[in-house]
Amino acid sequence: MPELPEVEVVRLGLAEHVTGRTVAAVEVRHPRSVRRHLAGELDFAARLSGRQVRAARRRGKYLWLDLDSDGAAGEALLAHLGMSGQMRIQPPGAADETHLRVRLQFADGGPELRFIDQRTFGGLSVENVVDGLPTPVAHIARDPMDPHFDHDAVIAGIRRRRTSLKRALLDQTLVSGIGNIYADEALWRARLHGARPTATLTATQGRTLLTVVTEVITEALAAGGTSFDALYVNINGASGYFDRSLAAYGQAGRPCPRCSTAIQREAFMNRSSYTCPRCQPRPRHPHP
DNA sequence: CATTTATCCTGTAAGC
DNA sequence: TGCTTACAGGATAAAT
Repeated sequence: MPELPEVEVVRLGLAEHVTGRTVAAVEVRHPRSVRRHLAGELDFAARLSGRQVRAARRRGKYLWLDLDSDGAAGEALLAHLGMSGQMRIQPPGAADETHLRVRLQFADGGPELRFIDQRTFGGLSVENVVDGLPTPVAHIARDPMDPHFDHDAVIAGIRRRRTSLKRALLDQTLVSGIGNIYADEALWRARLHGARPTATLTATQGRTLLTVVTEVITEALAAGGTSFDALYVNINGASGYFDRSLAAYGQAGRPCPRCSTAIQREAFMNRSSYTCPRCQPRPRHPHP
């Protein structure tokens, strides 16, 4: 569910509220939420206890808290929010949320960190950090907010693929941070159809596409992210308001903000794609 | 090798 | 009202 802007909103909140604090106690309330910590939940808790949080970092949709030692080597608490994961900062003693999965208490006795996740597709684990990245993040491409993001290399990578444009945008090993919402919004802004074969993308169209990807992500971040319901909230439980700025995603039947043609919904990989049939005509030879 | 699909979960909304 | 079905912001193992 959360894409780059939503995860970045969470990261900013964690940077403010947990940096410099020392973990005192860890409570795992659902084993599935730490299933990626292969050594098990007891080891997960033991590894966190007594550790100080040094920084909150992110690549794409992955989020992690550096523990103790600065620099490239060390360990981090890695989080992926999956479809419904939340991080919340709550006063100790506040009522447990229905889907509270993991609780971290701190040595200062201050507000605790809670991982809440209805569908449990997300999870936490303690990972080794190599060259500045937790091991499971090594294969994730840089995201458009990364200062070293290389537009031309990504365009070349997209054109090298033998697939459709939207599938390429969603491939986190090509460019990270983009999910179903921002893929549709970017394709709409670029007036491109997601079924377009990647190989036919011109260099100019590629540059336009990455430019609008960056724009939509930046605007969504400024709005605090996109929330349709209480499933995405920041660490204080507040919703973002970028949903009011969506031109295509979830707008089936509503007029395209550019040409007033009704936005169309179509099936895509067990979910949906939203396009303007006039601004984004289907390619003559769509990728299957 | 690259690419596509099926699946992990729970809750909500729509349709009958 | 109740029951059934479709769908939801993601990633990945397994299949093609």
